[in-house]
Amino acid sequence: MGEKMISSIAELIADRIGSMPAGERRAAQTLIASYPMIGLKTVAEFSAAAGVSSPTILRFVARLGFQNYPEFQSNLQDELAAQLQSPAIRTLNPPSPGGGTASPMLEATLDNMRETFRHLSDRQLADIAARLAERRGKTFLIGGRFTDPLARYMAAHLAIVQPDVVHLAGQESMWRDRLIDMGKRDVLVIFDIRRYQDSLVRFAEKAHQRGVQIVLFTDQWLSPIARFARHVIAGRTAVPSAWDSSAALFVVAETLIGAVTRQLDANGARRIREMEGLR
Amino acid sequence: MGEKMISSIAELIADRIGSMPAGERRAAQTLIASYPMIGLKTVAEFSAAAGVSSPTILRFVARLGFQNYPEFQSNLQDELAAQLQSPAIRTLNPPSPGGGTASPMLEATLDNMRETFRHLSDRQLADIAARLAERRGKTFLIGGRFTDPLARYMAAHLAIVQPDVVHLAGQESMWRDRLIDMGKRDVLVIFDIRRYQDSLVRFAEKAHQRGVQIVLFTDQWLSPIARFARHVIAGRTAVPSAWDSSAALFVVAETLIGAVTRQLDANGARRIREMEGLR
DNA sequence: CAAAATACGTAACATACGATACAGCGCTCC
DNA sequence: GGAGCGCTGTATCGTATGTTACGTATTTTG
Repeated sequence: MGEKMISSIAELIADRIGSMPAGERRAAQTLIASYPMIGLKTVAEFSAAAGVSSPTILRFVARLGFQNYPEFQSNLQDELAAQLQSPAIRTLNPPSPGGGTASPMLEATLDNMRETFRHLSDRQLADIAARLAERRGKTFLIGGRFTDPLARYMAAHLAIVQPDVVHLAGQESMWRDRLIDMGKRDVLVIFDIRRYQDSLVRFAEKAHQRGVQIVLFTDQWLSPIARFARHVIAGRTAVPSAWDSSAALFVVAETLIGAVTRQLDANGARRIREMEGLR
Repeated sequence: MGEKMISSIAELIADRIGSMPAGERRAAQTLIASYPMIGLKTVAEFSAAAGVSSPTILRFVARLGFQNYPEFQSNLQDELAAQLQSPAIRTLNPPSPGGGTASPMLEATLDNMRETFRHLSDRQLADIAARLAERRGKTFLIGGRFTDPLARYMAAHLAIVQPDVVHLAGQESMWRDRLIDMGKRDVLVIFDIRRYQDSLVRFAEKAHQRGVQIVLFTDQWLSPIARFARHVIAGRTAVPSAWDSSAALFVVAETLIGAVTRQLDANGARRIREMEGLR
């Protein structure tokens, strides 16, 4: 068939957004971002939200094929009404004619997360959070080639709610020397998924020998570092892509960040406020 | 407490419909019958549907406690928005077959991802992937305080499948000077969620002026950088935590990485194998 | 049953909303 | 580097929309 099935205005926009001038594209993006609410408001409000002028909004709806703004709004309303009638089938992004959500990548990722958390007890999470929250020693974080950003992400947050959080960055020679600062009161958070990096394994081993408590984020096949780790978080990484996915580990990291923050709330809240003041 | 809990206009109507005159009651019943759609239309249409006159409709909304008709409509819209935003009551997400996960954090994150992708068309993703894959110029990536790790993560992967991928790290003064290398053949991927960082906005503006194509990862309230962006990805960030979640954006990033890799497969595969050999 | 009070619709009004004409600007293509 | 085109915002206009005043109908009450 020559034409595509366009059943919603959102699809219509997605179809034509490529061939729109900058201003109208901003209008389109603004509408999609909070679809479809902004489209139900007046042209003035719409234009203000998108940061463009009123005529641009009107040209935008005209390009979509509507004679005037009210007609555009009517269609949006009809669409909404249809959705409300059948709460079951939310068809903004249609279930992809053929079954399954349009993005198998998304589905796989969601599954990974559910699986990851299924094998992860609340108890375990709480224990790790408690360990990270008790301020006896320092917290070091490090990751592998692709997972180091996760270590950074976690460090960026933890460093705000407590002192002595350090992300080990840069060359191997750089952080290897930091071992000398690490002792049995300290915690080392390591991210390592396959291909497990030798340098990280060696580093973990050394740290372990010094009595450092290791929290390991790895994949379901477990990095060799698991041998030395006090806590192991095994996330699912398989997705229909050339790469492995770190998304499940990312979510676990965020969950931990949240839990630690909550535990430190009494002291941490003041600390956060203090920091705000320093800007 | 003396007052009842009134959380929706529908309840408000049910509460007062007993003390309404005949005409206004017809208005109320008409609204309830197709709640809330007819209330979003004009007074004239509403009155026609209810078989009463316009002033009766206005007296009806006045009795509900609204100053004027637009105010009444705004409240209806807010109510709708709240309903649409929270797929919370989405009974279709099985409570994890085999034991309900008690983690509200996980549930919220999963919802965020579904919502994010609902507002993200395959087309848009494909467009962005194509832009990133076509090797006309360089690809720059940068992020804000908490999102910079996402930029790193993406850069780490893209740099493997294609040349000229650079992550802008370090001090503002460092990457500000890199502007001089950037031109209209280049792409700049920016991560910026609220509190949006002034430095990033300024940087984006300058880059935009130089004709750089900007791909923006932001939250649903859209960073001001959206003004300059060619492509905007609006991810949901709300979770029951002291922090916002970047997990949805992370998944989008991974999806894009996968898409770009697939597109470059012909050439990219050889490049990857070559790299393997270099170890 | 009469008289008053309330409810309702018709019609005129004012506002704010969408639409349009036009000029300035940047971009592309010679 | 210059000419042409397309995009965007400002200012203006017409009109649809919400609002109000007033007269008529309907119900309520003494």
